Amino acid sequence: MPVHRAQAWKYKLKSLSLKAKNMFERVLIAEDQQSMNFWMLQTLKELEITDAHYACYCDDALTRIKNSLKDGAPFDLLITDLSFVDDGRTQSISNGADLIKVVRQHQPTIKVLVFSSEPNPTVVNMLFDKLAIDGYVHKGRTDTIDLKAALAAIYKGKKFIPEAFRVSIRQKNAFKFSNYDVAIIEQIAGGANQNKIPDYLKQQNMKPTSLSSIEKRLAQIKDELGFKKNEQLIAYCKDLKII
Amino acid sequence: MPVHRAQAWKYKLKSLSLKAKNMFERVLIAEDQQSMNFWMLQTLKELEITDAHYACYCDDALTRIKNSLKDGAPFDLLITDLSFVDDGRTQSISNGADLIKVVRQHQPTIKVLVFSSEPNPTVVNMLFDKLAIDGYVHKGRTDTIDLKAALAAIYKGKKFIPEAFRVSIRQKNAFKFSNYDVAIIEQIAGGANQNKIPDYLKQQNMKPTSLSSIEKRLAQIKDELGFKKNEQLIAYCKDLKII
DNA sequence: ACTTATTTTACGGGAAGCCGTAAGCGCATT
DNA sequence: AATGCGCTTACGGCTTCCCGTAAAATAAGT
Repeated sequence: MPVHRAQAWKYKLKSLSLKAKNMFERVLIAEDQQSMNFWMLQTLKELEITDAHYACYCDDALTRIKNSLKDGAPFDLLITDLSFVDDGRTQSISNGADLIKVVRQHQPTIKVLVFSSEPNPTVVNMLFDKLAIDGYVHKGRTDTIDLKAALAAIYKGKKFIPEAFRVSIRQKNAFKFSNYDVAIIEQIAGGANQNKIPDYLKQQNMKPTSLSSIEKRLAQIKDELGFKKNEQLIAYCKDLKII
Repeated sequence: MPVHRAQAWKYKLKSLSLKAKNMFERVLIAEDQQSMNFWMLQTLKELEITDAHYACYCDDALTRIKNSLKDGAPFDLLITDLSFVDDGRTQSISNGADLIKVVRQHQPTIKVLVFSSEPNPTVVNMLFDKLAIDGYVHKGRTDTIDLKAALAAIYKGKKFIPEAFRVSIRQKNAFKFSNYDVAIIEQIAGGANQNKIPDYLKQQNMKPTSLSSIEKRLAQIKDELGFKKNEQLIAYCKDLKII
């Protein structure tokens, strides 16, 4: 494939060039807002990152990551949103968190910056904890500055968390929901009677499956969060986008 | 106030100029994402709208609207987001829908374009119904084109709804929640036992207040939406941002 | 003012959920 | 093999919720 060869060659040339770079070279943006993509490309250009590309779908982003590895011209940085609107095109990856997971499997060393309007510190905290992202920039009133600061920080190997979040992350860290918990809660939110859930869990090869265990787990979750009723829990999980 | 005089004069000059304009002249953007504001200003400039301004807070937006009227140089168009992140600065208006309501009280003729990432057709439908907005552009994979199309359409006095929404608005229009309904559902989502709700409703001067009526109303709502359990209803209401 | 219709309330039986106790099971240690 | 520990399951009573029926109250029509 001559195209790939050419790309790899170009990349090597860059790497070998004597001009000391102090910024990322190849950046991939995964973001479904076209306006945001345009603006982002422009901002990167101002930082002399000319080799930036974007994908409007998670699947496309993954493909580009894979191809870039094949071509020997891997991306240095992935900037991704969290939520992608489903517009009918069936996608195997539907959100930014899943995209990060899969991308990491292919290219563990890639730096990841999340750029999203997710305002919930608990969710963001999870990203740093479980996905080891390198930075988070909240789409907001200072995002133009934050983005530049984040790029600089991450390039130097630092993590980037905006001040506003750093505080409240500690405050709010209430409870970790396991997959098991989420499965149960989703069933309830979907209208299932609790006595139907054991069968469902068996089907999903999750355990424990007994009604008693489910009751107990639910009681524990609610107790830890200070809730008394399932409805409260559902509301909470919806707010935190756990379900 | 010399500044205001000058502005008004400038505005009159423009209006009287022989050059036939086919686009808005004075535009106000209410949007809390700085990046989006920058991009929007640029886009408007491409359309030769140079007299565009933005506000990061709803209250600021309202102030500018008021001032523009005082100065005799009113805005032709308000472009606003729906959700504004609360960053601690206390605001009397906290979201786009409320902003539109208040702005309309001061300047009923102003055109309103909502530019948001709200994906729920029911919510958007409400905006056209209750707030009589002139257009809706969804921040998404085609928003750069949509925005320009919307501006052109609205300028010609047409309404603008993207195709993708036009369809599903009809499909999904399921149920209208009254204040009474919302009050009950909020109580449940907050963890209240149903037998505590009568007292609450009396306190709020809402009726009927009997437990039986509440049970009946809940049953009816769930029946119409095809739900069987409260938890399902809570999940639904959270998704639709009814609570 | 009387009847009719609709809404609201009261009540009661059955279903679902909640919660504590105790029995069952697997697993590691000795 | 026996013991102890933790997790899972089974069961029973108690509460809350669900839903139907009927009485009471309110609104509407003549």
